[in-house]
Amino acid sequence: MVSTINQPAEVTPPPPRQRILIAARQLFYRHGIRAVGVESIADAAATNKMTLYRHFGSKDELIAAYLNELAKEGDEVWDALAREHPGDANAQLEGWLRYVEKILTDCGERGCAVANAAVELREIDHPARQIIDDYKTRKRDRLVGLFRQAGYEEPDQLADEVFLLFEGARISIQCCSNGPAVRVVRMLRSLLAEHAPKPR
Amino acid sequence: MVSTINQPAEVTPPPPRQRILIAARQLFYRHGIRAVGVESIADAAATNKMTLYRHFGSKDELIAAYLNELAKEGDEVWDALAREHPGDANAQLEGWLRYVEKILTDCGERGCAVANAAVELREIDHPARQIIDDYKTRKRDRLVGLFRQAGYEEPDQLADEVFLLFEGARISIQCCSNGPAVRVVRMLRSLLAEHAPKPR
DNA sequence: ACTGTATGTTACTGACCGGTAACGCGGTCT
DNA sequence: AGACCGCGTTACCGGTCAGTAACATACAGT
Repeated sequence: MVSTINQPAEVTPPPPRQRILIAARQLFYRHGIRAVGVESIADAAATNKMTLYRHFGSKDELIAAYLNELAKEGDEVWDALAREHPGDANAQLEGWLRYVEKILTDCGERGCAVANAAVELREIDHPARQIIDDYKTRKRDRLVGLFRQAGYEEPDQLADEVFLLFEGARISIQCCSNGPAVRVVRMLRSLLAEHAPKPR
Repeated sequence: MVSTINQPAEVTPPPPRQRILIAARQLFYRHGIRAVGVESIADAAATNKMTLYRHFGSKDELIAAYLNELAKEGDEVWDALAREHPGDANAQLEGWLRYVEKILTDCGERGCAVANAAVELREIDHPARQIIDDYKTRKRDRLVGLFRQAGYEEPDQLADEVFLLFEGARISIQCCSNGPAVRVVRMLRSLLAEHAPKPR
């Protein structure tokens, strides 16, 4: 009873390296980085440990690659918004708010994978730490840029506030059920409304 | 060269159970729960694994006890403030702000141990999860109560905002160096000033 | 002195984990 | 045809970890 309808029947699967990254991503996010062994990642990727180690020299390297991919896709969200609404900072901000809303209402939310990695990887010399730091800094700077571009006054301060509210929402959704996280989008909207540049 | 000055020379050490909790607390906080083995905790407590297992049936039970103690001490902060300034919600809020300031400027900050535990312990049936959830919910409710008592309008909304900002600061201090976390106290103060009840 | 209780000590088990060695297979390029 | 390369398979190593058994010690109350 092999279905030949609706799909090309013999889709060539993505190469092992990509399958491994996909599997690592799901498992790391769901169960935590330290809780997942390399073998289970290889299994989930329909390959084996040797192939995994040929592509990634160690588990730490795999973790770094995992975080690099998360960062790349996170940046891509902003880039896409900039492409969709070129020069329109307000529209980009509105798009970001809708993105935040979608992320936080998707059930099974386990917070920000990057922040969670920062909690799990405490060694100060871990290759992941730089990636994490850069990513979060970039994200905050994006907010500053958009607020400035949109004409908000004190864009730095506003960006800090928005950044921390969002980070707080994503961590607290893992701590308290029915917590304030579900209300953060409303809070963000009213915060922006309060600080909106006067149209004059 | 044994110092006999300045201390009673033969201070009876606290009982093993207490020493274990102290050691677990330091190690769990510094290195993460999953990164610390029970044996190293026993060593740090100047005792051994057997004694540890006589007091705590499993590592998970020890984790639960660890979190219970964190929660107890966290609550104690609020209770102490209520005792110092009975009936004066504004003074209690000011005291809490100073406490927040102290926590965030203490070097070597690794964020909120309770929130970090929530990130590390993803199993939904882990005994720690209920403790975490209750603690964070209690904390948010305390804020609501103080804001209401102090006469702020919309105390729920304000408490949500303050709560998320603080949680965001404590997680982001682990993610980005020189991030917005260091400025959160100023943000909180101006937020309270904005929403302060009109003195009329 | 006797007994119970809390603690220390050593040694062990079974499981798991990160990482590696060696070999085999099937393509592809020349 | 032959060489190479990416991938799969199996088996293994050394280490660590949670948890336990058995025995020794020290001190309490009686």
